[in-house]
Amino acid sequence: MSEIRVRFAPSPTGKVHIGNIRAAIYNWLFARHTGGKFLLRVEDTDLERSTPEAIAVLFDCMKWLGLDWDEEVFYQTKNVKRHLEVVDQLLASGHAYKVEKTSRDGKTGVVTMFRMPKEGVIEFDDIVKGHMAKKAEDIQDFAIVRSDGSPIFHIANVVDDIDQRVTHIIRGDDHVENTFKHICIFRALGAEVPKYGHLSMIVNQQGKPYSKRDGAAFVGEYREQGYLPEALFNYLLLLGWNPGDDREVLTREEMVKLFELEKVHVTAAMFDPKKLAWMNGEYIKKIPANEFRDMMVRSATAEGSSSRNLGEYAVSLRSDLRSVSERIAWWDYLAAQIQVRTKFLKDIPGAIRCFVSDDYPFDEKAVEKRLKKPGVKELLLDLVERFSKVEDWTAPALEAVVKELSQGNGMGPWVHPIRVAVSGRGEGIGLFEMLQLLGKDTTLARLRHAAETLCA
RNA sequence: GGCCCCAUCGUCUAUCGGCUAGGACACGAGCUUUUCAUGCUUGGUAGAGGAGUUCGACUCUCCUUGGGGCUGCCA
Repeated sequence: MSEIRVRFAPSPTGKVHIGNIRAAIYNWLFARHTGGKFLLRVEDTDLERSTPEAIAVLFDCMKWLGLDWDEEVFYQTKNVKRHLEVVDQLLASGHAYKVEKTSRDGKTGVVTMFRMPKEGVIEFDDIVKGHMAKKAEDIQDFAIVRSDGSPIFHIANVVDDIDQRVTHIIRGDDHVENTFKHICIFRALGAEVPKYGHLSMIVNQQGKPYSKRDGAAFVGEYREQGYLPEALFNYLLLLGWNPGDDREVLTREEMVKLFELEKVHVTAAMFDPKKLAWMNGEYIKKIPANEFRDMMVRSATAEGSSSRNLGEYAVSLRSDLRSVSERIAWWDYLAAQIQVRTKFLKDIPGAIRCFVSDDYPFDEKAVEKRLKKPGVKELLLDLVERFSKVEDWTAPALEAVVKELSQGNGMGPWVHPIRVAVSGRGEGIGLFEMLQLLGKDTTLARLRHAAETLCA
């Protein structure tokens, strides 16, 4: 048994569709599981769209998802000479012939056709779909060279697979019909027919192929929206495969160890953004605390905070924190509060804005609901009074103050206005933790400011 | 139209003839007596329909229905 070799063969268009990248993931996992090679072939025959930029986007997406390939990238356009040599071979052996045809758009020219067998059954055992068979007579002869002399997908694809010594072709379901044709080309050339595995499509809520009309359809969009590559990878893998037990969140090692093409589903899978979002949250929770903290610090500077010395973990609102360790502790505390609440990385800047800058937006609805009510102004000013007497500025001490005010009833009437006054939002981390992080000066200043300018 | 493929909760799925049909997401309720989130407890919802094989069928066979794919000088 020779070495297993699989390939991912996208045509670079500048965007990588999630269905396509799932095929890449399955190929990659199959190769890594079996100890084979995962090859990358760029089918760049569409010169208009296959720009260097588009190819760079493709590489970028693959690297982002950790899909590393073996050997040199194979460019289809560099093999055109071989494609045409093989066509001559087929012409000579009678497996192909030239004929004048008129295309759909009315152009007439001479194309080279592949001659299909006229009888018999073409069959193969698909690793995911099982035994497949089709009568040769049900398949028409098909073009392999255009009238302008350029090779067509069918011949280019097969020749490249022969040249790259591909042993297993794992690709989308939409290629099953082509497979019957391709098998005939392999045979006509006396080449060994590779094994096939056809993957079902990812569909939308209507059961139609998932497209950009249904939401984010390209890898780049998920990246921009703050999805973690591990989460997208894991989710896409689960769409049509499972490890055989109840595990869903898997490490890359587990995936490689457990992945089996035979267990991939035949049925189309519906894309569920909600579950992907959940999965993303799971992966965000798994980020090591110090790593998450550093990500937060970075996004804080991007958000216009006045802290400019990243290395020292500056905390712009807390000049009282003198030592580096105090500041790191401050960030660690904030990070711990934020991490469990984060579903998308892109939400982080908004969530920490009020902690790193006095210039934070106020949510109009929250202001309306919590501050523009009679008595709130007096309530806030009273709190300023009481809080200013607090020496030990910690969450428990601050909570004790409000608890006393509420006299055993709910703390809601105090908590909500305070939250909106100091953070501008109706939601966020625990209120008293929030006040502790902001510090006494900032808290009192913001409460006063809100009472005077925002209340009714 | 022709050919090929498919069919378990709303969704992703487990089940390889014995099922009180399990899990996850989503949804509902409750608790953790400040929001949100996390966490925990808990609830409901599934085998398209019809024949057959069998002691027994979600699992095997056939038909019907429904869905998808392909049917280019696209890939």
